[in-house]
Amino acid sequence: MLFSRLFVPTVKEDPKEAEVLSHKLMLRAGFIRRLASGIYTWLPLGLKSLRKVENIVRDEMNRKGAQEILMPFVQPKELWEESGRWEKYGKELLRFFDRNNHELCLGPTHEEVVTDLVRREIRSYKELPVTLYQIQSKFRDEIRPRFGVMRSREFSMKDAYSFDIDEAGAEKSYMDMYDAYMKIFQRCGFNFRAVEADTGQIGGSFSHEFMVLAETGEDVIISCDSCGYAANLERAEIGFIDRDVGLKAGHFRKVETPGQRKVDEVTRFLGVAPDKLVKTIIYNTDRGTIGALVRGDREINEVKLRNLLSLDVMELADEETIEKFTGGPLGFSGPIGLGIPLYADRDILFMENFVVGGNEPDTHIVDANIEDFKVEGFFDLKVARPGDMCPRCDGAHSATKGIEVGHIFKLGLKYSDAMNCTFLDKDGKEKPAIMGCYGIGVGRTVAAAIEQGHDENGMIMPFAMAPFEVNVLPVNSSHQGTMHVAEGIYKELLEKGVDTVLDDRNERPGIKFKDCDLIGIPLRVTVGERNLKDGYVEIKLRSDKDSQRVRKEDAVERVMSHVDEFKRC
RNA sequence: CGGGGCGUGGCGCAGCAUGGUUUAGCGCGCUUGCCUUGGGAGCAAGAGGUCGCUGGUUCAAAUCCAGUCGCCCCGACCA
Repeated sequence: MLFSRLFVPTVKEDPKEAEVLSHKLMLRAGFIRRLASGIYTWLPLGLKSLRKVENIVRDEMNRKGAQEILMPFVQPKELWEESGRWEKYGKELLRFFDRNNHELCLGPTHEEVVTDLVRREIRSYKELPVTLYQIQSKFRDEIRPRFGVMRSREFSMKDAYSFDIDEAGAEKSYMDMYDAYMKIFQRCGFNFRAVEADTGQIGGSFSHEFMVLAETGEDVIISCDSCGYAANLERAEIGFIDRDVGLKAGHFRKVETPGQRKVDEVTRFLGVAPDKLVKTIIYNTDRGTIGALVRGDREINEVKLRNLLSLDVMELADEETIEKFTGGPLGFSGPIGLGIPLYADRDILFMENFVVGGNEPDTHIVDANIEDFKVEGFFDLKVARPGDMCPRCDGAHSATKGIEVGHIFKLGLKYSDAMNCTFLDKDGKEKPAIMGCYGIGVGRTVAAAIEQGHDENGMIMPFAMAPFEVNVLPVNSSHQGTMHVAEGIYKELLEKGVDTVLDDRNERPGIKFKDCDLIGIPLRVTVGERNLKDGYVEIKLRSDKDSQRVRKEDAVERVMSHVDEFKRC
């Protein structure tokens, strides 16, 4: 490709619309342009990167025997009613009517469509297992799209769905995808972790997220610094050591705490540390009003609580409910004498003589102990943080930020039951297929690569994802000797199958160097009169500070050895 | 949806508190010519804006008021 013919609108200044680095650089390097909030056009360079990621994904999917299909972007309401998600999915699902007044939606994911396909076409266990995938646009009407293609409303996603006859098969399908994802993100050159995750909206029983480690990540990963345990913040379990605590009861007393509601207010007022207080948080749920207890310096992990009790609905109680059930206003709730089911975090097992709310206005209770009230049990209910104990070993948690580029789920029977996706087993009985689903945000993967690889001059794209592998850069395009050598190297590299661009623009060298760095092309061959008069050209890796002088006859060979090295890792 | 900010040539901004000397300006980019070629050069001449939109106040509005649309950030929420 000749640079002079490329549609690459590079920009010198940071665009106003972008805040995070990958977004700024993608705009500046002419990868993307915004059409509307959360909706982007991919320009030639960006699209080349996107396609390279897609091809890696395809390759690894195909190796695992997954088969590519292409499902529709527009989906009928009826299917979503069958799965129950027409009601549950909420406003992210963009709904509309066609001319015949049929209600439709733009697909945010494709469980319904693929389950419908498989239930119609698959009859026998002999046709299973099968894993189908597609790479296609999704639309989710995000509350707040942000960071360019990192969280956009329309985005390209690889989504795969597995169907198995039994648990063992489903396990294998899941592990195959896990394995494929590991390979994909290795090939993308990422520093990443596979972490245990909550299943969220998609539903199902078990799940991993693939997180690219990056400061600007929206997710927090908790990982153990001595064993391999890693989970996202929602999911991260906390270990504990059982010890004997001398328990006393019955000597608590009320104290006046006028107007002191928050933990820091109460503890400052009483002159105690926050870890000497137990917070009581009241929730309204589909199983009635409940309370959760956690040490004053920690936060309740609502996902853990929700999962513990298998709740569909769980939200913080309003002031009215709190007054009705506790007798006191918001900020003065405590477990003693409270007539609703209480679920306590395990920390509380090891506390004594602590502060709790008094369940009446302006009152707290001091010197409370766990035998002073009744709880349903002690569980791991708090949000993990660095320094907490690992649930698997005696190591400690540390926290890192990450960008979620992939997510895999064991769905179990959620959709096959709801949508009656069955097959006839060996024994002649009809059984539901066991499903799994597996997603990769393709555009987000490109953005993540930029978050992970950049410097003050621009992107440092991983070789596998760079829009071009090599840039042959003649310093002075109007100098015939220079151009002759540059063109020769360019043509030879093309013949060897290297994705090469020749910067034939009649621009001053500064502009060419800056653009080359901005775009992040991994290898640059600089051809200039200065070295050429001695028979040399220069090869520079984008990731290196210095360049190497090589004889012009050896240039192609040297480039190829770099290319081979990139391809190996 | 709550809170904050922003809309002025293609991009980034100034001007707006106190309306009129501004023919709406600056930097970058763009066009033409000359010149230049190892890190976003220089000179010269140009093109390009109904100041987001609608309405109001006024002799007079980019500037004041109201409404509206769009975008960005924080939060709730979510792959």
